[in-house]
Amino acid sequence: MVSSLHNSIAAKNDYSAMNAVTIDCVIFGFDKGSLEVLLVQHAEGISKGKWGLPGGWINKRESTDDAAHRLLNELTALDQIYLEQLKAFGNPDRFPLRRVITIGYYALIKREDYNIKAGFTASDAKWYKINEIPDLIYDHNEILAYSMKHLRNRVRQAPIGFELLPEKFTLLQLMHLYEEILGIEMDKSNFRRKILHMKLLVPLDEKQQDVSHRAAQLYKFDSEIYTKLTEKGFNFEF
Amino acid sequence: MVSSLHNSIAAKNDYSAMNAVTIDCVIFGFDKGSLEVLLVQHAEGISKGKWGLPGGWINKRESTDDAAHRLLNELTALDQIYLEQLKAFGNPDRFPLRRVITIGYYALIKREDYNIKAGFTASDAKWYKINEIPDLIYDHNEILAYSMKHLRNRVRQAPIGFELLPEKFTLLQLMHLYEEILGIEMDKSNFRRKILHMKLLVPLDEKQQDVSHRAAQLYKFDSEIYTKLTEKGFNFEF
DNA sequence: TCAAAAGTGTTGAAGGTACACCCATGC
DNA sequence: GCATGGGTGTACCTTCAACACTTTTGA
Repeated sequence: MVSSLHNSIAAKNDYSAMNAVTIDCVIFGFDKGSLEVLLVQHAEGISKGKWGLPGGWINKRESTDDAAHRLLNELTALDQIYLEQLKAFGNPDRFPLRRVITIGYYALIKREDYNIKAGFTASDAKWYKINEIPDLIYDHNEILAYSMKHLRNRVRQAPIGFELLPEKFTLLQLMHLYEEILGIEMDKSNFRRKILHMKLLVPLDEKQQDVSHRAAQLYKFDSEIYTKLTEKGFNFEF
Repeated sequence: MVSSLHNSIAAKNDYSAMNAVTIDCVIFGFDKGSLEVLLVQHAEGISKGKWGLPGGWINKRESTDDAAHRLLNELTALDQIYLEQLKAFGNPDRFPLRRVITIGYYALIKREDYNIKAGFTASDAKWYKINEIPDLIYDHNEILAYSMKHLRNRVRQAPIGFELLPEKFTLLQLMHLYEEILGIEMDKSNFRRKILHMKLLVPLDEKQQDVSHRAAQLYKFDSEIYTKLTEKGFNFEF
């Protein structure tokens, strides 16, 4: 019975979405010292008007990773995004109408690169500060909480924080990002020493412009050195 | 179309397995200094005779976590097992006959508690040393490799290694477990100091019996202290 | 000249590494 | 008495946390 059921789906359309599994994406951004998440407002169905994580169906011939990239690109028009699977969320009653398992992904994007896609307006898609998240549809608050926990762990293992910053940044910006994600205060002197000691940052021939205080050195992230360090294994505790 | 398809499934049997998602479990054990994985031999279908990870279907009314526990219990007759989701594996061609996504889980069990379930014999279910794994069905080698990587990371963050050892163990046994999982050599003197300093171990009024060398102190793991430490946050680097 | 952030220097405490060495037990 | 693993002690070195201090810049 199971395989004849399958055949009827496959016969209909090889590219049709699978009907029991969805993708949901937690998209993090960092703006003016705050960690934010991109939420979308549902326009139809039982959840009309409520906010939730952007997501969608998986096509028959694409991997779940590809599906997540496609959905993200449809929403933000961004390519080459840092994207990783969180895990599958499979409570039997998470979706009220029928049994649907969702696979959670989380993405880190540079806010300077981001533009809301044509088709979305400010009323459909909006950045929410991480501690001002409203009630979301289904189990999306749970998915978001899990991704927050995961981000806090990940950020201590690998320098993924850079994915949230512009190409050029100052050491203090980087430190404030870590403070915001981890929810702790840091000592700038110790942070400088530690991060510079890792040799992952390349100082640029540029300084901050138009600030009402001493202009800070700008740095960029050196992904070549990162790759070498990753092979040897390193850790990133703060 | 999607929802009418769904209704026909639900009408048939509320407890029927979902047909597009499976569970696969990587079950780790530790025996005589070697890290091992429990594999099962497939008795029918296109993969007859080949070895693979134990797994199965998800019932309509159980969560994916519950499904994993049920499958594990059916295989090993063990309850109360350390079990965690790895992630979903969703390549479109991972299963040759049709599109099936699988959710990987990994479990750590105490070999002393384990008995192969009635219905399974030594030829159906077998422990394989971690570096003697044969070619497995589908993408199971990939799932196993991923779980190995995950275990190496996890073991550095939390004392889950204890799940693989008997109730009572010696410090050297514990150290050898870490050495085996992480693939490194350690200094016993430094290991002792470090692990005892964490206060996670409780010395028992017992020593090893019948060994041809000085009998070692036996310890047990104190889960109460672990809980307290977890709340405060601690790390477990070696 | 003041406020604000950039950036430097120092010190004591804690923890890690690498060893050398002694202890108990069975064969 | 010797092989084997259990267990202790220590000296050196690195890293970390805390905090005081100096520098640069715009308003």
